[in-house]
Amino acid sequence: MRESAVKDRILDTASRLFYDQGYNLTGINQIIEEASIARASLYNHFEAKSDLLLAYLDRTHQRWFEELEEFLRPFTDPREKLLAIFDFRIRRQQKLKYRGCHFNKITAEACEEEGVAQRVLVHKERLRGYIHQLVLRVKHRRLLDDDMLTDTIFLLMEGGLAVGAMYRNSKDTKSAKRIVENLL
Amino acid sequence: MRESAVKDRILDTASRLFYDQGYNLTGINQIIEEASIARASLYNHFEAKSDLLLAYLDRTHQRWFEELEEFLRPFTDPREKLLAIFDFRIRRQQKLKYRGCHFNKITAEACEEEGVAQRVLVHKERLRGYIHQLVLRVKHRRLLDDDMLTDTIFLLMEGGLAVGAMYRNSKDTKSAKRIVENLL
DNA sequence: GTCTATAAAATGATAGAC
DNA sequence: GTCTATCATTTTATAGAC
Repeated sequence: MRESAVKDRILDTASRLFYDQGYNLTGINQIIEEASIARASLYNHFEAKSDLLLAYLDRTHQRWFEELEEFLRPFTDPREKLLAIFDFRIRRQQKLKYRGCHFNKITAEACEEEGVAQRVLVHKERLRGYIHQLVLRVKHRRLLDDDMLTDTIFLLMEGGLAVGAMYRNSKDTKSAKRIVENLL
Repeated sequence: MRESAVKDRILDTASRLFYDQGYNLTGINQIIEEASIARASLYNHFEAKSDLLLAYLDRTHQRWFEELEEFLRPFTDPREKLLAIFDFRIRRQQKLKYRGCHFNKITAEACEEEGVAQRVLVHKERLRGYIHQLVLRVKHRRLLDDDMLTDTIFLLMEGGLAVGAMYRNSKDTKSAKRIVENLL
């Protein structure tokens, strides 16, 4: 029972353009042209451009954690898992040509859009919570307590990603990983 | 010898709008209206909208370090200075309504624009260098070497700012400061 | 240097045929 | 559900009067 190949093509194309060249720089015209669908077909599947944005964020959020958990599956030790999150993000940085975190980008571009800020929050809090669970299980040097160590890992990661988008490289995410290795 | 009150008004208004609502969402029309100047006056002082963007970045960069150095002047101890940079940025977060780092925002919005990426790089490398000089002078616990400690402080700061824009608060920048206090 | 008027293109969205 | 044709706005930028 195929939902609609057209709808998929619209969301795929829009997602790619929203991330690569920005939400506000991407026009409806470009989406329908590159997706090879008719103007009204877009509006049949999505009420407005802003609904496309929310669908893009929802799908990105879902896939992000699916891919993370897939990537971490081979590891059992919490220390290894924590460090592997950095590898996951470094690999993603390369794959995405160092354009940075989807949720950081959209916050900078369209945080006033209805529903955006809440979705960004949910995404980042889930990552922080994920790190927190691993920190609780890891035997670390206790240079910092569990809560502070959680924030340290989370913030080094987010900082590395943001700076990586400015420098267009993974240098700082790699540096962040080495720092965490020393603190654990 | 007043350069031009009009030119100042244009750049003031454009800068405010570029940061508050975004570069791509700010039209020439809105700038000329809010600055109360004529359309052609803008193009008399700036060749194009993109030149306004570069002027905005240059002025923001210059003022940023002037204000930082002014803020740090009362402190002499390198440890105090390092921690005060966090206070400087926390105060700025509040003043700017948690909209995040100017240079992170513009990277997300318009990093392809001629001259933007280079200006962002210069700004961030200068901050990193500033932190590095202080780290070299501070007597710290040597949990990390000087280079890693520099990156730690820099990345915790950048992470705190980026996350602060998503959460619309200073919680993580304050957390970053406490972490650095523990690591120094 | 500042102004008004206007151009040419792109924007998001809708109507109505098939 | 998909299509083409079209709408009203808004976009960046220029011409030419004063």
